[in-house]
Amino acid sequence: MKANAPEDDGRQDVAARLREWITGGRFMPNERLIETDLAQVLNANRANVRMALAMLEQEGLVVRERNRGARVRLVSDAEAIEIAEARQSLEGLVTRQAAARASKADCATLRGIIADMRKAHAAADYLAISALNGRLHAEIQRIADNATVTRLLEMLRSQIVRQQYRAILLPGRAKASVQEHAAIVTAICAHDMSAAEEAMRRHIGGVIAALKQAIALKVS
Amino acid sequence: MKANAPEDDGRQDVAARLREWITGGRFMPNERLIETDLAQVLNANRANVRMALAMLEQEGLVVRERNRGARVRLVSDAEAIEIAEARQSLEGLVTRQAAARASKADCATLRGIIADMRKAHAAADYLAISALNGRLHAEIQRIADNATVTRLLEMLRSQIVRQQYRAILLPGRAKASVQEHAAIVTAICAHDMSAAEEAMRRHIGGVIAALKQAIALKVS
DNA sequence: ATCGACAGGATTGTCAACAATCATGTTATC
DNA sequence: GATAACATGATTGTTGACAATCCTGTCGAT
Repeated sequence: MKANAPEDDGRQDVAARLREWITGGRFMPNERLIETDLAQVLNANRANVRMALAMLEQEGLVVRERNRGARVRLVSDAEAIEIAEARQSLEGLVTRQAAARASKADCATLRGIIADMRKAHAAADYLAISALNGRLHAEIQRIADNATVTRLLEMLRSQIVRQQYRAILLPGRAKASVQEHAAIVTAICAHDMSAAEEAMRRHIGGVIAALKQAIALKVS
Repeated sequence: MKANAPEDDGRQDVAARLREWITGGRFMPNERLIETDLAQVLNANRANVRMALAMLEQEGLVVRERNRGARVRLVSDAEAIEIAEARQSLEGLVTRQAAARASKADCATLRGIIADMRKAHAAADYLAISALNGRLHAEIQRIADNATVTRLLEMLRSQIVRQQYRAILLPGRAKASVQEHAAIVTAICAHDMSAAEEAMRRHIGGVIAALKQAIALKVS
């Protein structure tokens, strides 16, 4: 009997929880991540926290300086665009592959998500739209069944979740987003690989344009 | 006075050296990586080796199982193709960006590499071709000046350096490779972004085709 | 008042010992 | 002879203590 807290782990999913906390906005960008404190809060030992920080550094979520500890990485506006462009490229690829592999059932699922999106948009529920957005992209990745690209996209996404919110809130962006997603699903279900890739590239192109606009407007 | 080996470090570039050793073929795929042994050979302590292994796991070079230690990750043929396809996508992107940014001096450098490649090809020096190949891609990434994509490409490359050798040795592949590279450089120097991206995609498409052929022939 | 040396605290880096777990080979039993 | 319980060695996981480094605020000299 060594456990003292209700949730006991001892494993290294310390990294998983830290990742959630960072992407979830529990820490501010540039906030210091002190090993001892994290160990206490996460109910883990310092060695595991240390390893988790090293892993998150590889993922680009954290920066570490020798003898100075770790901080939440602040991604600059320029980097956010770089990341979004990389995402555009890779999302295009998975979408193409999804178009090649999608089954009838897959298409039904995708169409269901689009329908829910339309409802959410009609209700002006931006939080729901954002969630469905994530669901749709995740579903496309699942259909494409490409672990390599999925992993890369997950890395990129975790670095800019915060910036994404800036873009979707611009006037008119939500409506355009729904239409773009609908086009993607249509192309996937028609098994038109090139059209699907192009539709996805156009969609993320829209996101990038919105992001640039938000940056220009200094919207936080 | 604590150093006993000519090269002393104490830092965490333990990861860097391990990475080189793995990608350089010093360890076989699936070979066990025993922490104590590595600590001795690398002249580091076990904690650092442990962290390095965690980082390399994030990079996909190593797999770790709880209580069973780490092994060099064996990438299957299917994964190798997935990785190459992801590379195709991202290399296309950086090449496009390089075409937008290349200066006169950059073009001179690129053309120099192509000239060297032609010489190496004439001399049937496949090792030199392979090295110049790497130099060219690195140069393009430097010109594009996109840290995000460069990092992703570095990850992908490290996972398949070994497989790359299988492809370049196929009859006729070296010659085609040189021509493809020349087309890429021409497009970059003409600042034709779309042509550059397309040329790069075609090039890596060739690599993928060669890889598939090598796999089909069961060439190791 | 400003600047530099310096002390104190906070935090990270290193190390060794111990505990827990897995892999392997041995022996007893049927 | 085959199989299962068991003992043994090898390796990983965990913990705590200590050393090294950085940051901050204070004190003294000019």
